[in-house]
Amino acid sequence: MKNTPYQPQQFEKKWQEQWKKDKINVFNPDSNKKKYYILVELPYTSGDLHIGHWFTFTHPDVLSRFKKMNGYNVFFPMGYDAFGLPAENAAIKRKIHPKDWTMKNIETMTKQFQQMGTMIDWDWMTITCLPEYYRWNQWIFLKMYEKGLAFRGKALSNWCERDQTVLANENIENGKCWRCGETVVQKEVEQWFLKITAYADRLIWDENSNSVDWPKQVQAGQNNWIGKKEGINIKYKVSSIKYEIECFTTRPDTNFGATFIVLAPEHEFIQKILKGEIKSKETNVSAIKKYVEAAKAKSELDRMAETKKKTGVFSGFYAINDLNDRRMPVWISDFVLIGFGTGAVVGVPGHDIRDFEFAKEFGIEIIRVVVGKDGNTSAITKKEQVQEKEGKMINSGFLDGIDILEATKKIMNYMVEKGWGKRTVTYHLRDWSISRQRYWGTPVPMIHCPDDGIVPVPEKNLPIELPYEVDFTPHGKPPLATNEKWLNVRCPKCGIPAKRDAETLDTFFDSAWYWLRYLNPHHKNGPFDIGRAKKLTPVDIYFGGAEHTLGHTLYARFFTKTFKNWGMVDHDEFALKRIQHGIVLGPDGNKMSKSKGNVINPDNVVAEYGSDTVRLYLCFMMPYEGTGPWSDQTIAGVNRFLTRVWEIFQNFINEKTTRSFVENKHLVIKLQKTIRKVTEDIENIKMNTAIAAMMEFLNDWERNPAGLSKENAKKFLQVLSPFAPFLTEEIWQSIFKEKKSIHLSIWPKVEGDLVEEEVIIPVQVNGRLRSTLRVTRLEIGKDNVISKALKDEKVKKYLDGKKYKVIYVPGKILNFVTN
RNA sequence: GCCGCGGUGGUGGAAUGGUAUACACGCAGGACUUAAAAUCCUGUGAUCGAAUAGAUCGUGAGCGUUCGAGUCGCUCCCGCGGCACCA
Repeated sequence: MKNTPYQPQQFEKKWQEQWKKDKINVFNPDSNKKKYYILVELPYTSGDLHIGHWFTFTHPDVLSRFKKMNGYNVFFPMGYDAFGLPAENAAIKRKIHPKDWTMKNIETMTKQFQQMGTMIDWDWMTITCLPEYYRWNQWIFLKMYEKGLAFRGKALSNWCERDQTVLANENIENGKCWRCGETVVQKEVEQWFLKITAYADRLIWDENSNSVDWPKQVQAGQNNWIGKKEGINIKYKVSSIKYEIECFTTRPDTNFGATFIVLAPEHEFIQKILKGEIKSKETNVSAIKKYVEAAKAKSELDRMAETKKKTGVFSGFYAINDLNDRRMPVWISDFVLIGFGTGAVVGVPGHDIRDFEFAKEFGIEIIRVVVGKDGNTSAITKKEQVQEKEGKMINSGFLDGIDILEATKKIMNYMVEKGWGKRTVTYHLRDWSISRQRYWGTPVPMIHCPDDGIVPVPEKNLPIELPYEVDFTPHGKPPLATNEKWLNVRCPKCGIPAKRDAETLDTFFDSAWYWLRYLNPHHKNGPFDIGRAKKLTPVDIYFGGAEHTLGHTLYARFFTKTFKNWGMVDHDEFALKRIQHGIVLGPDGNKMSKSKGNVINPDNVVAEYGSDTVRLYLCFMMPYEGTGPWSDQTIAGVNRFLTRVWEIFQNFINEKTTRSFVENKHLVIKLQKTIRKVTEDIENIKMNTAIAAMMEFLNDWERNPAGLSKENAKKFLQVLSPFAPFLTEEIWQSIFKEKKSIHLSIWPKVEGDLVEEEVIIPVQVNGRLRSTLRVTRLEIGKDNVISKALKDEKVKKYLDGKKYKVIYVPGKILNFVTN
């Protein structure tokens, strides 16, 4: 009988429909089986599914099928990140309403996703732009406001003067506004913030903790971003007037070498000078005014361009260093940031590269300090000052031979005791600015009343729906303010005419808690079902992109800790494990882009090879974390593998031939090892090596196609099934006449001791491979192996009557060591 | 500058301190074919060698630990990613 060729197109669609009908992927939240929550970052509704989505989702899907076969109650939901700027952009460009554009995209993308044949249960779909979702954004916001976690404040922001709007960093193109081309400046703007800094300490990862498994890259990156620094605020009296300037430093030990003070242009002291509240003979008010204004007008781009060159102006005042009574000139420079520390820096040009540059630029004295080797506080009196010639700065060279931390601590204690300063902790992390002057987002549920100020919208009035009728084309005022009917309300407190807040929430607010909404997307009594959350979260494994290290995942952790405080969840971290994917590049090695013409369209490759091949290829081409080009040749090779699998199973069609099968012991052990390897590799998301193991097994099997029983052949099919769900299902049901889906079958167990009848033992002399021995399992005893090796000419000639020592790792390796 | 991750054949990539280069691609030779495609078989780190005899070298460079190092330690070099006038 002639074999049927492998034609996936003929059955993939059939199984997709059958699985849907049989509800093989339905999740039951009330099941008593152990839960396993697989989460993939919810995709943005960009409009078309590209190969990157396939890559991102295939690995989790393999895991999902695997976990299900291992008896877990697998929750693998899906949703869309549907608010945001691109929708507004596209809408302006194509003259479609953002909502219509987004909803249409969701429809197409969902259809495409379903073609992938994933185990995603679509009944839990959550869409962030729907009122049933964002009303709970508003609820959370109000609750945060009530607890002081959401507040209105001023911050330096990217500002476009022409459009009168704040711009996000990603809306700036070469320092210009993306809408009108105006140069972006920094401006203090009043906006809404979330007090993420209140959680700074709790957000720091404990590197020694094993309770969660997140990439080091993320943990270190976030810790770095939070940037906790312990130091001291040293007070310096300004001579001739009653004022103290406070400077933050982590290295008070360098203070012997301080020769100047620099203030940020926004510093309070400068304001006092400009207002004429303080003055000295040396103060040039107009020069200071000019400098401060120039600094204010500087764009991000200008500041970056000037990274190396220091600018500044002298304030006309001097401050006193209590340590050595030195009179230090007070300068103003924009390299000092008002947002960090105290906005004032003590200049130690002998030991800090920036201070050095500044001092050189303005002819300020540069002193290098040497501290006594004992590192004791007494070192203070033994200080030795040396003039530093021009040269490379060595940041800690002056403390050679002593423990810097110890010295710093001692000097800090000394200064604190003397009352010259106080211990301080600073963070790099800033509060999260969440106001966006855009249309396509969650309306901020606040009302501005002329009498009562800011008044929260009462909970019973939620949701504040986003009005459909607005002018969202750029006009210089928030789009929501163009709908007067929506904008004008009465104050909930006093009833007089008031206005709604016309801003919307950053879309990262939406994605900061969506995995909880998945648990019950239509829940009406709160953002999520607390009981269910306690049962089904934390997420067991979270797949996503590396670009979310400092944004999304940090916000999500912050929300989790907030919910924990509110008693809504039990855990501190929302995801036990995090895996970050790489990128599939175009065949030319460049990032796929329409303009480069190197885009791989999933629909086309699926039409050519079938879903199984595409899935298998995406798992095999590189590790999940990897980034590399698409290869038409490699996918053809993977297709070859599936064809060979198909062919070998055709042997089982005929009962007459299978009766003559004789199970081969080696093949059975090899199969067991393959099952073990695939099992481990899927657990560790190392799909490429799992597939390699199956390929290896097939290579062996093909040498002896009648060497495996039907039962064992089915086991191979089962371990392949998470990767190639269609082909395996087709064989499972049409050749093996199974009635229930292979995806509902039980994952094969590894049985037996897996010791081969015969092993090959490498023999080394002095660590160099000289020969190999074939030994049966009964002969792997040390003495036996040694005597066998000694009969081997290849080994003998290197031993040559010399004395030797023997290292033998049973069944693994034999090493003779001479000399 | 700081932090993180890497550097292995022609390519993508494998290797609990134990035969480096699994698996795949590519390439070469062969079988089948009138021919091609497809498929199958064989070979494929480098150098020397007639050799499928054997030897030497070989995982960015150099030291070290070890019977044995791609793997562990130290000192560098290079690449990628993140952060950055952060005091």
